[in-house]
Amino acid sequence: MENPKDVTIYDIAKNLNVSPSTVSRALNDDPNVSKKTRKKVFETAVRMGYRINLFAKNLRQQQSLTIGVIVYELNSSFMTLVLSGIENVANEAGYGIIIMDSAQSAAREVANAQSLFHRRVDGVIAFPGPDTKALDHFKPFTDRNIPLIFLDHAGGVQESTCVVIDNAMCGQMAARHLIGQGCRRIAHLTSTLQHDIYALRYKGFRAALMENDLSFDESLLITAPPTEEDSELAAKKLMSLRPMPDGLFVTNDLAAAVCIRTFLDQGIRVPQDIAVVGFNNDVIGKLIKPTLTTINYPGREMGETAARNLMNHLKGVGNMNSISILTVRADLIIRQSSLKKG
Amino acid sequence: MENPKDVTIYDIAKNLNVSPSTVSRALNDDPNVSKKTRKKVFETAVRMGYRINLFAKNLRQQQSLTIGVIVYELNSSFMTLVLSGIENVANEAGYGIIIMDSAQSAAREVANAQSLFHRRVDGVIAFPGPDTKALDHFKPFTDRNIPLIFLDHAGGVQESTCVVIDNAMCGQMAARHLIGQGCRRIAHLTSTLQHDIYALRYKGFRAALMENDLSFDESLLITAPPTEEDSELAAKKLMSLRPMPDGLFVTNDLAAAVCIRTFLDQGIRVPQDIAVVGFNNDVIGKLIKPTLTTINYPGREMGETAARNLMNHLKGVGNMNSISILTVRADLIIRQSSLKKG
DNA sequence: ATGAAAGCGCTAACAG
DNA sequence: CTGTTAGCGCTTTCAT
Repeated sequence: MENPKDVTIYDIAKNLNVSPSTVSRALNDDPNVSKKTRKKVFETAVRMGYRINLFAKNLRQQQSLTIGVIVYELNSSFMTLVLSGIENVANEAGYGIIIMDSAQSAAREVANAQSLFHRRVDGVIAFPGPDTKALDHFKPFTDRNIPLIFLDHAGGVQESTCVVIDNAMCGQMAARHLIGQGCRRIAHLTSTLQHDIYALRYKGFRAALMENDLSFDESLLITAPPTEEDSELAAKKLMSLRPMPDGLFVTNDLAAAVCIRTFLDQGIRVPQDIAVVGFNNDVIGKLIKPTLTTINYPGREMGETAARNLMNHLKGVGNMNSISILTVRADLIIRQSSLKKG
Repeated sequence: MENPKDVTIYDIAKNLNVSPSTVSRALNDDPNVSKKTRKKVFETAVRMGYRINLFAKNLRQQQSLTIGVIVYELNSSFMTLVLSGIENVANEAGYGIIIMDSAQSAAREVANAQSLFHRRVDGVIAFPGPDTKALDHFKPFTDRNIPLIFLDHAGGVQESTCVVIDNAMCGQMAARHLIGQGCRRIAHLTSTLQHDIYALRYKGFRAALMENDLSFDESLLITAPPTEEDSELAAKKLMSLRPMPDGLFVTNDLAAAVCIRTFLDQGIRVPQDIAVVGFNNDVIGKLIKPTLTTINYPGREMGETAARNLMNHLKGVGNMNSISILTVRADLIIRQSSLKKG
């Protein structure tokens, strides 16, 4: 492949006057090879600058010892945690991982899925984007029994395993906390309700209001992408309501931070005038003033759980097919932005 | 590789009563194949659910049409921009990319380099970590003439191409700006000066002080990792100095944000008592109060530049070897945290 | 415009 | 414990 011709096991074999099979066996720690031979082989391999040809090995063995990971976007501490969780477990099990970033584009997600398919990964962990409705691009994997685990996407895919948090419960926790702080008119800023995770959070949120006999009118619900612009607009819209809401549950920390900034800029106090709860537990929550109450999104645990299940399935331990949803615990982190009372 | 046996070009050939070579040619758009045949082949391929076997193809062709990207850590908007820049250019040129995350571990960086080497990527773009001193693990690539581009690592590697910003100039810009705002006693918080990029920023910073006949004593220089804890400690140390510094240049936005929070908590006003300039242009700079003056780290441009050069080299256009350093423009973004005057 | 045949580097029966 | 042999799926001369 490059200028200095690659050395192969044949070269090593010739050099040592043994057969290629012996070299192969030695390199793969086959017990049926004498210590002496093994040692010689390893030394010669290093000396000659041998590198294994994974193409040939994978072609022969019909497996890649690699799992693919598709993420919708990389830029959040949550994602980093997920990836590091996956990496820890996979590496330990002898698998490599290939990360594909969809960069917030549904089209690229499809391309990434195809690419992983052609690269013949042994398994896939996918984090579909919020605007990914059809999951057809994952069909090739399921068709060939290549194990596939979704993160955060409980509904929609019947046959596949998902790792999720209890989103409804999270919404409920957030709302209950705000109610406990004395809020009576609580608004909700979230992304598209088309996506299960947001729909469920909203559902739990509404349930908590109901529990406490609090009403909710549609003007208190805003759906918008968690961008700076949209979040600022949303905050302004909430401020213009009369009476103004005295609580706000936002399903994204960055959006929550923008809202808080917008409120403060207009002389509205947080949490006194309006208490705010975010979602994700991004670093940013600790840096803004007031610090942000939020729901911890346990990325590392989710990544580890997904990877562990995939590994077990690939190794024939535990049958993934019987489990369809794995729920990881998430909890509320209370900081200043929601504390109307002490 | 999976339960339903994969269909190969032989299967397609048999089905169509042509030879495998013809199928191969058709699939690769070889002009030497009749339109009719090509069409038939494509249809049959789709109908039979054919997927190319990249292992076999790569084994045969001795190239992977893939480039590897090693990043030190994923969790910053800067990194996301770099990756998206690389992806845009590489995909357009028909190359896939594999992302390897070193998760802030030098050991993992070594493992990642090895993994890419064994996967026989055609080229590498690497973002070494600050504690990566020896670059030996990249030697296998250079030894085999596999093109290698570093981001952000001008010194240390003689033979390889680097994409950088003018770090000295950035340090100078930051200091000049603070001086222009009336600062006379300017502190500097940065990561290890072992790393060129920090050393250069410091050098430029000092140069600007010198230009303006300002003195600088060692107590004004703090080196610490840009973690929350360390940054808070650094801020406290700066506050305790007498006289207290009236300006601060931090080489990381997150660290700068923590400093500002710490100052405000102790009743020190920003920028009135101390003006602050950060580095990176992370989202966070726009969300804290006061908003953060910073140096824009042009990730997308850097990624695109690196990828474009790599692609040209791989395609034989332009000889990368003649260029050793590519400098991308970075600039100062002025916000509230540094504006002592209007 | 198509076919036959060889070979990329490796592993896995099978035989010794 | 080691060697022989065949073949994974593809591309690529060289023929035709």
